[in-house]
Amino acid sequence: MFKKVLVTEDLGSINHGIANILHERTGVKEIQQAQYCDDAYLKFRRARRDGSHFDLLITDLSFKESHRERNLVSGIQLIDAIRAIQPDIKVIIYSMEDRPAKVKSFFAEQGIDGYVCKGRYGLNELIQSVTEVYNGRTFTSPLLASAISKNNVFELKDYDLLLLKHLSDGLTQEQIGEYFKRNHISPNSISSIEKRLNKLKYNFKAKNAIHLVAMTKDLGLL
Amino acid sequence: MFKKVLVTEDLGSINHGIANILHERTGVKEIQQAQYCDDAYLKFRRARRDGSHFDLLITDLSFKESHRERNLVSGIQLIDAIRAIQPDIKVIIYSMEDRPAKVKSFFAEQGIDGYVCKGRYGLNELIQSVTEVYNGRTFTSPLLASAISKNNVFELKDYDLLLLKHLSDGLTQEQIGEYFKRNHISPNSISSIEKRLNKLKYNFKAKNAIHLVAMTKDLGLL
DNA sequence: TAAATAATTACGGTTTCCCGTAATTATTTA
DNA sequence: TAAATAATTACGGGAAACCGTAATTATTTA
Repeated sequence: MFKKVLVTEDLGSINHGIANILHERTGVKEIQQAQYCDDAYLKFRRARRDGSHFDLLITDLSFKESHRERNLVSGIQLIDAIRAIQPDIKVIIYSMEDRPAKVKSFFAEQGIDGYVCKGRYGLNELIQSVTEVYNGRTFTSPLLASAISKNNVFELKDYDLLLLKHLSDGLTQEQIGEYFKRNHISPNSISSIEKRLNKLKYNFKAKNAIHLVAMTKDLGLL
Repeated sequence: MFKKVLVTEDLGSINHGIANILHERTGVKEIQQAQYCDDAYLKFRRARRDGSHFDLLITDLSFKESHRERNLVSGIQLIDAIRAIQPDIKVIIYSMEDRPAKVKSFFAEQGIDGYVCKGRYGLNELIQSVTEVYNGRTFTSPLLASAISKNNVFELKDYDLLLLKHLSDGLTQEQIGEYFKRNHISPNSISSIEKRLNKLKYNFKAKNAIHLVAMTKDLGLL
């Protein structure tokens, strides 16, 4: 089993709960807790310096603002920062976020090993996920996993996301085309942009561009 | 102090935490807990039937799905259902939601008495809020209260919201006008709708309708 | 390499949006 | 009640989006 685990979560009570139950049910020896991403990062650095690195990071995604200055603001930033130094550390996210597209992106972008939805069965699933991940497998909360596998998550390319992003920022199709040209992104003609947009509208069954942006926002893609 | 309080929250640990601390710090005698809105509603009904009604409802907003069939799905539905029967019951929401516009609407629409943001200082604020509400005042988490009072929350009328809603649903301005006519909502000419939209775009500094819808979605108005 | 296929771009017609102005109607004020 | 003001509606011109089709260019396949 994992030797040393770092738990980052801004609600002290939940943090303690996780630590306790992990200790009891999975037999992890050493568990450290942090309530701020910056603290977590410091503990991580310190552990490496002392030659006793962490095996596993369990972190939430969103952290409330506080009076303190913060460098790392979100769980994603924390993961990226830590993985940059120790790429092989296992990572499990434990969060409220339950939009399939988002979660899917965490596996793709951050290469996380497990995703557990906070909720009624959250802690149980978290324990499961720890043993699964320890055994080299990945884990996703069941409800979420089925939603993702249903494949009703239309696959968006980076290009499409960028297009939608600029659209939602109020750029015209012409301006988006200019932007693509400047940044050597192809295709970049107005005609092609229209065509892509049409495909997106068809896939999402959107009536027009406004509808499309609203829907993708609801789905958490933007 | 309140005699009998109902706490609805789907994470058992948080639920217990609230109950404990309320009991210790505010001296509320009887505290009942529920993890589902439907359960909460049943407990509420039963208490009234037995002639020992609740004084105060503390509830979260969002509840994860579960295997069970659910009638009441959100905290708002629970509040509305309970207030329909016992309009004078005090209500405090305890949730992660921290978008000013949303919170403002809870005070306006549901007529809640207190709003406490979950977070690092959440439990402390919750205790405060209980005594404040007991003394006939309202309470809002400080950070949120200042955000609301800064008045950068442009005041949207129901009309504007409906307009934006239909826009984000992909209706054309013409179709929105027809809808307004059918439902005897005035003004309903295309010209007037354009004018309203212009005002909204000006207020939100939006470049076009897409941008406007995207922004209001981000602000949690839609 | 030639042919076939796919991707990208160009273009024209139509609808909807955008924006200013003016006319009409409703409301307020003196 | 008359005048002033505000709200609503009408209208027209230009911009952007929408939609189909065709031409051009790239890529794949035989």
